[in-house]
Amino acid sequence: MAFYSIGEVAERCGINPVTLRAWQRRYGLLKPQRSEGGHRQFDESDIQRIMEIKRWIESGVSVSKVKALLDENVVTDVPGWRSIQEEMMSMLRQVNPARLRAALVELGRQHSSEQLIDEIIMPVRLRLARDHNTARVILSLLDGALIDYAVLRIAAARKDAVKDALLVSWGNDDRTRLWLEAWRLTGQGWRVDVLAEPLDSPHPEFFPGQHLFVWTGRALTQRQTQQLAHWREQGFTVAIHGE
DNA sequence: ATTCTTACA
DNA sequence: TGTAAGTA
Repeated sequence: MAFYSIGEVAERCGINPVTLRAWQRRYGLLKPQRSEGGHRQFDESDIQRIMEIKRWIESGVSVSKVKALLDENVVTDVPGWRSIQEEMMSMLRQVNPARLRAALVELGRQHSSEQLIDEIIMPVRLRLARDHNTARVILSLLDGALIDYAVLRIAAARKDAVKDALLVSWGNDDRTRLWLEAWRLTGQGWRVDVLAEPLDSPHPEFFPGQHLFVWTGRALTQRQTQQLAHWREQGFTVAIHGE
């Protein structure tokens, strides 16, 4: 298990180390492990929790109330991914866009972008995509709500993100997934903009001095690997997102 | 160089 | 929520 110092966590979450210590001391919101020397060691679940706290604060809840909200959600969190996926399926069958949007907001409160995308959204989308009948309509409804939600979160993250990035799809036609991946990047502190259409070539020379993320959604082809090496030789910063 | 606690604004 | 001091 990897550990992070308070400084690393602070930077990644956009929260002052002093504030993190205060949350622990005054509100009992955090309980990271300690090293022999007494230094805090945060793991992924701690970071996840911090993000969750942040979401509550951003939605107007005072810090002193957050702990109760978090403890309450732990109980409903037990059922596991499968049943949450089922919940989403039955939500979708109601074909109610407004309720669907609300459901996404609620899920977003309780889960990180990683969990929501990888464990809930993508499995559900995959199931719907396999079906060739009415499920395709429902998938389309879901995708609309997902893009709407992703954009909301991307915009919200813009204010405290510190670094700019541009995300472009490299030959993958899944537009919805592209927006979800953009949202995922905001979790790492990026202020991200999206090229909405997939490109056959990302053309890094169009974006000099910008941090370019390319997303393929699958392993790079040999051709792509060569192309990438070529760009890097020329001094372009091209990062592969999701590898 | 960074983090720790405690006291304090 | 943040600063300052003195440590480890």
